[in-house]
Amino acid sequence: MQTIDSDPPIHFIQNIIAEDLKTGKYDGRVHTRFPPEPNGYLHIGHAKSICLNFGLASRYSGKCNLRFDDTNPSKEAEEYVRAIEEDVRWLGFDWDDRLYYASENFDQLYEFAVRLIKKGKAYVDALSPEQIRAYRGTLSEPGRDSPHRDKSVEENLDLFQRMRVGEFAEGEKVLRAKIDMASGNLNLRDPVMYRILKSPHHRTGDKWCIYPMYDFTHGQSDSLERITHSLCTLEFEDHRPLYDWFLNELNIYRPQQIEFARLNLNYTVLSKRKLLQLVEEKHVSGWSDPRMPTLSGMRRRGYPPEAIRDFCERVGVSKSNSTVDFALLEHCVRDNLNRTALRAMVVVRPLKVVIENYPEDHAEELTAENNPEDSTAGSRKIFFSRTLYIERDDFMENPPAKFFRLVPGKEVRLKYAYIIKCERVIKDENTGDVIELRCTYDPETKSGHSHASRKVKGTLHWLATTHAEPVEVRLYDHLFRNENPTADEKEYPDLQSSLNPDSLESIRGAFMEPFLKTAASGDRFQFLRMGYFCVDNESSAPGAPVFNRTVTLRDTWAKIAKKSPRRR
RNA sequence: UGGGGCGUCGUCAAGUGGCUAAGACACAGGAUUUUGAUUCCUGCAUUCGGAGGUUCGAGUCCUCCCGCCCCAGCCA
Repeated sequence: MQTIDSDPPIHFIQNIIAEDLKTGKYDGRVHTRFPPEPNGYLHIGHAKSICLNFGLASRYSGKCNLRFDDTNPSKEAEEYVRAIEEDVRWLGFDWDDRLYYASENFDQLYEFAVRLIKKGKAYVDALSPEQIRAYRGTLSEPGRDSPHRDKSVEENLDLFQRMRVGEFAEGEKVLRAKIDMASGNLNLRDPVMYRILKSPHHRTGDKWCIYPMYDFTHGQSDSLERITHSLCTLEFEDHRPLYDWFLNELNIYRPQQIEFARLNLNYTVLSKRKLLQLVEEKHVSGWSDPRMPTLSGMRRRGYPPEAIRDFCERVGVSKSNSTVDFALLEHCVRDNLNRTALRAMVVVRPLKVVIENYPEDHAEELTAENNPEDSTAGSRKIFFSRTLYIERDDFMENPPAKFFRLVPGKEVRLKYAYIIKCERVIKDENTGDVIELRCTYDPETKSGHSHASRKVKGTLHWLATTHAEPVEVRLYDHLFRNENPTADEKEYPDLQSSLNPDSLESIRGAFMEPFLKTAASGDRFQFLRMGYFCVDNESSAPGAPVFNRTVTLRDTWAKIAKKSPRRR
């Protein structure tokens, strides 16, 4: 179990719990739960709920259960159960032996239903789904009672029993609560409690052909688990009176439901339907595509779980619908990685440089820091030679003002090595493309030497051609081109048109420091001046890592360059 | 036009009638820097959706108005 970092901000739910603790409302207990439906993968929005529920339990020395709300076998699968468990654990939380399934309560729920029938509070309806909808009325008009509403208890008991043994077809009958067809709250207009579903369940197999609705399951499951604070999202606010009605009629333990606003993030979508669509229409490689806001996608992208927890803490908890800036998440990721990631030099788009006054066949050993932010991280050896690679973007023949990288006739420092000067530019005769730079170095400026005090404006990362290994790197960007992918229906009528065509750039011609060959799946690094990268856990092979860019470094130059567009 | 919620800085978000309306991200300047990174300073709401009212005093209380979100699955 993770420990709560520093001082988590206070929010309204904490205030409620603190008050309940003071008044002894639940004998000092705090017991929460995270209740996903196993019909999809967990995303960053779920992370907020997970951190809230597990975090609160941990903070108040309480408990938090993991419960699968698996009441709809036609949509749920074991695959999702496993993925969800893995993601919650990866995020850093542990439910000990408190793993539950709503389906474990099916017998109990059936008994609850029978109890309500006996009290005259539930009845079997034979209306079709269309008729039920018509009878329900509208937002501004009351509904009408079903003609089957006033059958006798005996008849309802008999019918419900026959539903259970499979005498009726799907859709032929349902069990409904008898509440109030004129209620302003639609949830109270005789909601369906049980429906016939002739599909096998991933946990209970063929035992049942009737399944309880979520609304008839969730509140009672919380009750049976003795949950004290049942946290859920805003849209369930109008379901609360219904849950309370069931609990009250059944006369069983009543947890306190508290609603909070779900997380929204710009430049992405967080609805299961849309995420599923991205996967099914193959706009991404799967649920764990590094561009997906799923926890498995973020894990593969290289986001540390600590950073996600930090983010969830920083976004706060309230009741107002809000959209958090993706930049906050990226800030949390950089903040963590800056402290923890080992540095390395990787040239993503290489440009060859020959140091004309450096001896041939000479390789010089230099020292590089593994992490300047961590004095215990140590250092490593890197090699310098007559031919080098530098980043193509670090050279400009006709630079704009304030460009302080390499330019013809000017100097620049190579990190941990020497100051070099660009003497000549060699171009391809046909295309005019720059293909090589001829430079000279100043032997007096070796890194670490006292005469190395001469200052130059720019410092570049580089690799000796003799000590560079080819590598594939994948550069990721936002999956969507606009802040709110679902807002502008005119400009972006469908998901497809709102996708960012440049969200993935795969580069095979990059070079890395040789030690990176042994990097293990999931290892994270800062490639100097390029960003944070993580060894892809799906396409890397032993000795041949593929790197995913987690996030770029903050880039002040890119901002300046963007403001005053210039040719290369 | 029914019911339930929400409106405090570009984005989140504290604030529970009384010192100058926290903090974070973003943004803008500046310092340090062999990563244009990091770090460090500085700036960034005379005003809390609007209008009235109560009060010595209101973002906080009252009234009216405006705007936004959710609900008419045998989904969760």
